[in-house]
Amino acid sequence: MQPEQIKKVNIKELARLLSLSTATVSKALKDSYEISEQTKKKVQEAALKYNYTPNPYASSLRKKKSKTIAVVLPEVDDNYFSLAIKGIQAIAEEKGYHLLMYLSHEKLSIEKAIIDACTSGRVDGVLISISKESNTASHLNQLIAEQIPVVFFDRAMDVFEAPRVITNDFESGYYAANLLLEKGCKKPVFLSVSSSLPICNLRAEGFLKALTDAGFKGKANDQLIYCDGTDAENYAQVKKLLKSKKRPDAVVGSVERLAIHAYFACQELGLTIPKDLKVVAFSSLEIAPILNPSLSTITQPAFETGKKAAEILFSNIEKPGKVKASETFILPTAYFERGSTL
Amino acid sequence: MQPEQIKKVNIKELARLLSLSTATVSKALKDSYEISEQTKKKVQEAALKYNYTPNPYASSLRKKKSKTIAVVLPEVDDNYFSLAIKGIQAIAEEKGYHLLMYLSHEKLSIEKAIIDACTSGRVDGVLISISKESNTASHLNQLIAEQIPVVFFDRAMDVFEAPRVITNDFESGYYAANLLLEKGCKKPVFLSVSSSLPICNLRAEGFLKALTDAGFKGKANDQLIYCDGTDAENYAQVKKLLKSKKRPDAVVGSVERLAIHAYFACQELGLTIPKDLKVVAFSSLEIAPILNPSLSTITQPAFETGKKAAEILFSNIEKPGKVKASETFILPTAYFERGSTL
DNA sequence: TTTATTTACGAAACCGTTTTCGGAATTTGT
DNA sequence: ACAAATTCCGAAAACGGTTTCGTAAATAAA
Repeated sequence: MQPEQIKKVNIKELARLLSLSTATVSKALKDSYEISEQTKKKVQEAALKYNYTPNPYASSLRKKKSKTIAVVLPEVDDNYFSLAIKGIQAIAEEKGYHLLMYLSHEKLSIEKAIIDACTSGRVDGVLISISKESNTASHLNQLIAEQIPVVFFDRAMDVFEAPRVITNDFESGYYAANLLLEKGCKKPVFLSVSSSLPICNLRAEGFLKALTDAGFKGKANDQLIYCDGTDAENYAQVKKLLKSKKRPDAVVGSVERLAIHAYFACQELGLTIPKDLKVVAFSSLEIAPILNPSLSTITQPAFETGKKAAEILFSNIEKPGKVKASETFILPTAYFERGSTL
Repeated sequence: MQPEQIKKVNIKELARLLSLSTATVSKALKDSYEISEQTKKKVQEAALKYNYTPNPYASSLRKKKSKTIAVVLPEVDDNYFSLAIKGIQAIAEEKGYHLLMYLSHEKLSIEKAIIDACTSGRVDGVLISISKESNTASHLNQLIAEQIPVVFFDRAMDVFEAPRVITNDFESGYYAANLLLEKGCKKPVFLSVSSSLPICNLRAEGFLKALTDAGFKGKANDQLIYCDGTDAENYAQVKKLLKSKKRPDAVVGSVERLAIHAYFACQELGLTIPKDLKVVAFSSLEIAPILNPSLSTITQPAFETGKKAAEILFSNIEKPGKVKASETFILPTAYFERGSTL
């Protein structure tokens, strides 16, 4: 095969081929009123023929718009986050934006580096679900300094003002606890994935409130356990808990993974769900119904959360300040009672 | 709060502040030998102080390198793909590259548009897992025309020469069938997600070969069913199959989702796995052991596939032609026999 | 017919970097 | 002391577009 010398044409060469100026070509391609219909047609045909595609970065440089947004999240191999991304992507695609994906791996240091990379024009906006370690917002201030809109989804930060879309976490936690209490549980425990994430804390607070309302007197640190280590550490911790003499008779997983840990631990320890342990999880796992036993979930609208967050972001990109930084969007969760709480 | 006028400094202003030229500043920042240690230090300190970050697109434009790669895949809310992305991201992060994520939603037309967006300098390389509809490679030719390295992962294209990393699909299909035959299955069926994807076809061929070797005489189209519609359509199809009078006594899901469909269908139809139907799936589902019943899987090394593909891509970005287009990397699958085939 | 207006295009500046190349100042060699 | 080499820096030209602004020609208004 002949190595085709398809010299990529840029606007300059295209202009030369047409005996026009680059200015005219540029304007013709974006259907400017300054150009006659006749030349517009010629230019557009030639562009097609020579397969001209404008260099996006040259264009970004001049227009100071990148048509790109960043989504930064802790992990991607997670049911919730991959659904959220899907929602974000749906809107981005609709708007013709490109999507840069970054993972913080739950590290603040990495998150900082990521935000750094988002500045200086790389992106027009940022969607972020913060890491467990993110207790300071200093890195995010760079973004407001450069007027780059930010929207939180799921994991937001209290100390930084930006629109956020979350779920009714307190109520959901309250609901989960009550459900377990109704089933006669005496020692329910909330497995929190973080002591710093507001979303987790709200869920935990709701849970504890329900216990208090029901007259429980136990110490909070018996009812609330932080599993904020690595996956392996968390699993070990859950397993240890279920093996200890103060084994709970029910757990609420603040995230899907913790509930899964409980399932595996029970399997390994020979405990039976729901007889020995009832389980509820904040989760959007589609296959919850076919787990053994089927898992009761407080289902978060992951896809919709992503969509909504993206919509807000674009709204603020197109019209800065349209959605106020103080606004919070609460999407409702849904409760599905299944085999793990029978 | 005072609206801080943090005027973002660019290299020009930084140079002015230092009474130096932009050339000197630029060189100082990248530790050029042309600049004295003294000025280097001054410049670097000033850059830090004024929080200077080079505009990435200006830099890309001049250097003709974007430090960005694209990963294009059919869907993201899929266990396999999200793990693959994780692997890709790990390498990209290590190399200091940015990751543009695109979804084709199994549409060739969208895939074409995506590839189009990847040209003209937007990315330095492309990792792709093609859509079900992708039966032509014309869109990918644009990439070779612009010398943009491409690497396939998982779903490769026969008619386009690029390095690919896949699994030992034929053998795995063969293995899956044999396992079912050993269990005494008389009517095993392969559920293929596509009639065009080589990866699927290989798995199917291995499966059929095992049947032939075992002396099966049935028509291939009774043993091989294409579920290449939407999710809902596929589910309906699987359900219909399991309800029909020629209901199979075992199915092999060419992808995770099809096996999940079978689980749900059985649940709805009152069929019991593995008694009424045995199930094996090509899958990398971590929670396969806690399904009801636990799912026998041919586990694909999703994470490693992503990593390997990314490594090859960077190898070809850094040294064009390093990995030949004809090379195929085969990563081994692992078989886990669980409750669904007992 | 003269003047005012509109139409259609091009020259050139600009976006923020990087890189080449030239040259002044300093150091080294003899 | 003078030539040669080295060190260190800046002017200017890219990179590939977009946008402003000026203007010649065509048309409309008087």
